[in-house]
Amino acid sequence: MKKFSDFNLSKELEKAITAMGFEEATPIQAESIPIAFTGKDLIGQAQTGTGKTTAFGIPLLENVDMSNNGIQGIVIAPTRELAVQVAEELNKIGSVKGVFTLPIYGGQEISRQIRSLKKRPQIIAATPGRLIDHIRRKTIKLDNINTVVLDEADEMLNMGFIEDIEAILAEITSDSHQTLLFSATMPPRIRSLAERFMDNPEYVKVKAKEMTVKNIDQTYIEVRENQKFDVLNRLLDIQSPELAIVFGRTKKRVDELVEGLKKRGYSAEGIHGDLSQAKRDQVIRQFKEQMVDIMVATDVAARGLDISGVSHVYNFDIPQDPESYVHRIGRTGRAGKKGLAVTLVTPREVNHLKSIEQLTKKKMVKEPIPSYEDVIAGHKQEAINSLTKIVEENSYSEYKGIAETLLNDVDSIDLVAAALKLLTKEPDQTPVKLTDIAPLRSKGPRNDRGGSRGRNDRRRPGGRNDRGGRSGGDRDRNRGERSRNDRSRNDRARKSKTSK
DNA sequence: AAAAAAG
Repeated sequence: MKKFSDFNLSKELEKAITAMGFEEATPIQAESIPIAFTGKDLIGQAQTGTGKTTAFGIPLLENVDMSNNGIQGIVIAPTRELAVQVAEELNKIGSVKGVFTLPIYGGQEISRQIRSLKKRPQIIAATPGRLIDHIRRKTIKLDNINTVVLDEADEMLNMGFIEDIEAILAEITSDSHQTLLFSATMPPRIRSLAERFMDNPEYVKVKAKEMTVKNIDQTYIEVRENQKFDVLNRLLDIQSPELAIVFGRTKKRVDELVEGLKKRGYSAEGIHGDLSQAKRDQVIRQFKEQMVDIMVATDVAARGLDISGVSHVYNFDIPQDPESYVHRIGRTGRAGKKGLAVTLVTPREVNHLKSIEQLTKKKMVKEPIPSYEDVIAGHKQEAINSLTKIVEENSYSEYKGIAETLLNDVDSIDLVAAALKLLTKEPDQTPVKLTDIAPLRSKGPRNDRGGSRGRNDRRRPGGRNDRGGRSGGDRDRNRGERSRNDRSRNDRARKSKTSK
């Protein structure tokens, strides 16, 4: 086990790291920090939650020359929240040295950012679009850059930012600078980017075993689409998570879930890309401060967000992309704590679940749909917990006199039982209907024929056989016959085309 | 197909 004290850090950084309570380095930190200190370019293959930010943050901050007041370090991240988080982390580690990191991202008033830039940050943590905007306006100059970090490079590729990244890297005019690239996977496009813009990089990989999510219990529940919301409510009641993230597959879905959860009395807020940046920032803040217990999110919050105390992740919708599953559940079980991830799966999605299991190399445990009785039991347990907690806190001296008088007339067991009954929540049955069901369904013109559509969907995996059928259909058409059968075959053929 | 990011 490597410790931070083994790295020969500058006094300032050592002090900050100790103050943050860091002692032992994670594997990615242990491997990449010494290499980065030699000044070489570095590719680190590691997922989020492995301590990546500190792994690149330490060399980045050490490289800052306090006598130079230009921007010397730049971190590029795929989402705005990530840029903010990286900046916060760097400000913590760099505080003693006096290094100022400014987050730069879209959706925020640009004039305000330009004003902040006048405070001369040494490091910028940015999303690609807004960074390019500033470079064009010449409000950010790249001629003093000595360290460039590409965070979550593969995700930036997936999101179509690769051209932006190339444009930014091409703008960096300082003769010699160090480039650190971090990515969970290494697709060819990222390799070629590295070849073009990096100088003989060293390659560091955190083994798959260390990136898996060992302190997260993973379960799934098979449910019908229209049961999902009630099942989620039951789970929330039974498990009463400290902080939970609920992932939905669309922005509309997230809005509806928030509305439904609020109707049922939960403290929930949503986050997705169509909300104003001010709202997004606010939700993250409230959730971090535990003013809000449940954050409902699209995959915007799947990656990298490090919020301590997230005890539960609920996949209200199974993620389409198995990679995304790993990232989503990685929001819990952080910093050595236990986490629980529950995925709701409709019967037709069970195969998809298996493909996720292949990636994680871990079987999810199937749980039954929790019963109404389980909910009642959960509520009772919660009442007991809150009562005993108050007893432990011993903060009720003003009631003791009344209690004694009461006990003269009422049996003590009756009294405690009554108190528990009073404390036990009634399960909320407010009707909530989600309209955004939008399963993977054909967009054929005859959407009203629900029954046959379902059948076709189930057959879709055998689509290859249908192709043979279609040539038969073609022959029929040549004969000028348009039977009902023919039409449905046609639908299927169209579908197998679109599914490619 | 959806999500993310520049207005």
